[in-house]
Amino acid sequence: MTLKIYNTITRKKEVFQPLEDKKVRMYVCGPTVYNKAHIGHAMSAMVFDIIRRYLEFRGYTVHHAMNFTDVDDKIIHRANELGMDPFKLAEGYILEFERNLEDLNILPPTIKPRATQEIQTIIAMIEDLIRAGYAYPLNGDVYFRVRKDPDYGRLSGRNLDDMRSGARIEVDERKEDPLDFALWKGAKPGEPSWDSPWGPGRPGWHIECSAMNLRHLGEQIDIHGGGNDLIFPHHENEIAQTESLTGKPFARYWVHNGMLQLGGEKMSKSLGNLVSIEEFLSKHSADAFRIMLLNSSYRGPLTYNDEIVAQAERALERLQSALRPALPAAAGAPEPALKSLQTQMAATESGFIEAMDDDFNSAGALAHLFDLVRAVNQARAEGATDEQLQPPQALLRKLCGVLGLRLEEKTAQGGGAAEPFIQLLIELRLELRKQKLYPLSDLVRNRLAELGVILEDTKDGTSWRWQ
RNA sequence: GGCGACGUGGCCAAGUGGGAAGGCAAGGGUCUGCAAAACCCUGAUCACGGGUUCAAAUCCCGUCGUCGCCUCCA
Repeated sequence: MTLKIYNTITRKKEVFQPLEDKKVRMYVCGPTVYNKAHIGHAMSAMVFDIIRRYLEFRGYTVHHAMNFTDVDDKIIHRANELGMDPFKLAEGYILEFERNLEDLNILPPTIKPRATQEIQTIIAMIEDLIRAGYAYPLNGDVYFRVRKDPDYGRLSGRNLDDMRSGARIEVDERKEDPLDFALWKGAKPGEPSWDSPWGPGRPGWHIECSAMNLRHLGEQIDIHGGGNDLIFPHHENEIAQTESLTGKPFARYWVHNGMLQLGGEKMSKSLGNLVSIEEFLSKHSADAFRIMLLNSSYRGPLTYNDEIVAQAERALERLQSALRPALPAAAGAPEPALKSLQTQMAATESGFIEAMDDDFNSAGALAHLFDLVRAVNQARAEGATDEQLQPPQALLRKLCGVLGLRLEEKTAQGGGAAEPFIQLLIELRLELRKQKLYPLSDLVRNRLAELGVILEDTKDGTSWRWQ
């Protein structure tokens, strides 16, 4: 079995073969921190979290870098609006985003570089690019010379002349070509800046990623990821900068996630149709968000609305249903039932791997997990004991863990202090039922339900769980 | 206008040449005092029109529709 990944640059699924055996260098573009992060950012981070977890499951060591763009026009504007120091503003949003990721059960990247911490690398790269003729200074700015790069446009499937005719580009007459992009931006009065051979200024957007990759992961990496809105111009420009300098292919696999849609449009800061991560998590669980993603292809657009979230939450409950304990009077499942449970376990694990190996087909992988859920529930209904249910339940937990699902049981806010009293009420209700005082026994059940305790009667007794 | 992706049952969605997965919702049944859960059962001319093939959801051409990028964007 081999892992295949869809590569944006070739537009094909390719067998995954990292530069170094069993070691993966992965760089994912993180956010520009000038505002609260929304669930579109969460989607991108989570997609690559799933990819990372699966690679680790398949035996790779993953060096995972995610950057923060912590200096740029929008940060400066916003800081000015608020009368704040731009670096403080950025720092605050970085810390908030890191908390968001933790709440979403997204593993922290191995390294989290920031643009402002790479200034020396950036300046050195720009100097080299100028020396090699790929860049030119202009009144305190430095621009990349796209015409000098014959491969420019390869990732996004464009060519310079097509773009020129139709593009709505603000023409800066001083630039050699309208598509030349800034490597270094000279500072206007009052803007944060660093000294450079071209005067005080700050890095352009694209160069920071090239610099961070070069410094932290090396000249070549295995996976470069981000949202598909970054393909052009951001990733195209990264390739131009890095490859012009190193003469080597930059990333082996370009991986892009689709956009989260809200109200039929891409969720984005500029459109204002946002749901913040905080807002989502105040109403729903991290697992529900993850199920939503897992149930569709990471490359396609994902529609977000209340119905989709509700479906994800129900699907999550179904996964959890398999983890419930044996029936109170379980006497052991018959041999054929145990046999088919065994068979399903093997089928689930191989099906899961086969699906995930096919460009992280998580929806297919989930389907196999649901097959296991059914098998476990069947076995339980046929009287399987906790001991008999343990191996398939452990497998389910393991594979869900690979996808980053926690499957936490809901528990009471105040710990287990309420449990003896719940048991007491259950005993009391049992007496009421024996005496056929059903209105009273139903009252107990209904009132407990209002408090978040679900009672379920079976032939052999009553079980309960937190809702 | 240029480049690209997509259109599968009420909803989400896998499947890219030969049996149309899975989840949600719905209906019926088992169990139950009732309920819930679980279990069993039920459903698709794969956007439309041509073509290639013994065989097409899957390949080719066209039409319609949705979305993304081409400007900051995950």
